[in-house]
Amino acid sequence: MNTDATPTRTRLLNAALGIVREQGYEATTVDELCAAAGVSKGAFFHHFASKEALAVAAAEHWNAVTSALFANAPYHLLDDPLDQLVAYIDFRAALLDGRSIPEATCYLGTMVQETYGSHPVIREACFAGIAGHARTIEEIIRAAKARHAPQASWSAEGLALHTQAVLQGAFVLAKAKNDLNLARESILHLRRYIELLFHYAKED
Amino acid sequence: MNTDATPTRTRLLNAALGIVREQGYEATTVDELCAAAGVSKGAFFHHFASKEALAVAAAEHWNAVTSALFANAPYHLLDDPLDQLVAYIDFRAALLDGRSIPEATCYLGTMVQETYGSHPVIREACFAGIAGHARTIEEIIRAAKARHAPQASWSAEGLALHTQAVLQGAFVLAKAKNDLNLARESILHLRRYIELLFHYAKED
DNA sequence: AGTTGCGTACCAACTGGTTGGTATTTCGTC
DNA sequence: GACGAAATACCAACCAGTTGGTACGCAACT
Repeated sequence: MNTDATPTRTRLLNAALGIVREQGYEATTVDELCAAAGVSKGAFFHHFASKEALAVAAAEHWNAVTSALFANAPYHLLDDPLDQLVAYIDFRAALLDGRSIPEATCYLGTMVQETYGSHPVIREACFAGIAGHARTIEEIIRAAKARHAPQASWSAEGLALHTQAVLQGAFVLAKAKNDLNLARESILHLRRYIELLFHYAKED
Repeated sequence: MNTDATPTRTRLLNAALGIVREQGYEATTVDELCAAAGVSKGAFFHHFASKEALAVAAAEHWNAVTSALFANAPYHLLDDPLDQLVAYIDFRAALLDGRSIPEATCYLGTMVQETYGSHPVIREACFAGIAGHARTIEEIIRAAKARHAPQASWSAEGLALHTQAVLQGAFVLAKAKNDLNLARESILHLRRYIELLFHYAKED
């Protein structure tokens, strides 16, 4: 086994991202994770003190993977921060294309609903990840607000968190209907909200 | 035991609504449910064929409880459907007051994330509940649209589902931060979106 | 160069406790 | 005494985590 070049630890983290998004945290067994990573149980507990510790490490891994994805996304190239914001939302919608539901949805949002009470460590890792990503959007919103709506009563921080809430909610509905199109439509509503907030002229 | 007047079956259903919203479906054990309901395990399996069957029955129970709550809510008394819609959103925000996170959040949305792949029966029950409630909002939106924005490009159905997505997402974020105020803020953004869509004049 | 010592990575088998579910018995009421 | 509701006792399967051990690289010492 382990003919793959990626180190065992990373293989387990990636397996966690996949299986937990499919089944949730509690329903995912350590044996399943080991099997998916092609690794023995001894190796698992060599790298991670507990299943909970893996979940936390996987959250950090998720943050690393997704921040790289967003850092290289095209919306940063636009000049106007408002254009960037709208392009970010379109980018989030585009991320659904050609993906299955577990592939398209968020590892953090999936886990936090079932762990927020019983596993505070996981909950905090989830919030840190979501809030961290929101902060990058907050900066874009802050710049857009300064240029286009300096008098607006809403805060950049609140709107940034709201964008994440809409995305998470879109994932919940998509899973309930087993259909990602539901998520697409909610993201479109989010886009329209931003446009209305900024009196943004649609070009399409 | 069982000095309570409510029948065993209902006690188990109510216990499920509480504990599952706290811990999620998989982390909730049958023994826990029995203990919370003050009922033996034999009684549990006398009333429900399986844990999964209880979850589905509890979803229907949740629908019954919440539809009664919304049916009696004050927003129905308003004349203008747009006023009703805005009042509905305010009502949803008011439902957070004085409640803990498990009390304030949605049984269906909590469960569906971890069961949508492995328990299709539960997933369908969750979607049926959410979609059913959305349909009542859809009617209000349809009337409001006919009166105030007949030309609008969005559909009543889509917007109704979006309102539910925002609420579900607000719950996810609130759980992640362990703070219901996050949900309040997102619901406020949803209110503003509706106002902007309808060019609704704020009176407050 | 050989080998000794040691830390890291990994493995297969096992354990103690828990879980959903069952078999059987008892209770309550018509 | 019949019949459904509820209690007790129990089981096989499963789970997170442990154990005791192997393989291997690397450095130090001879």
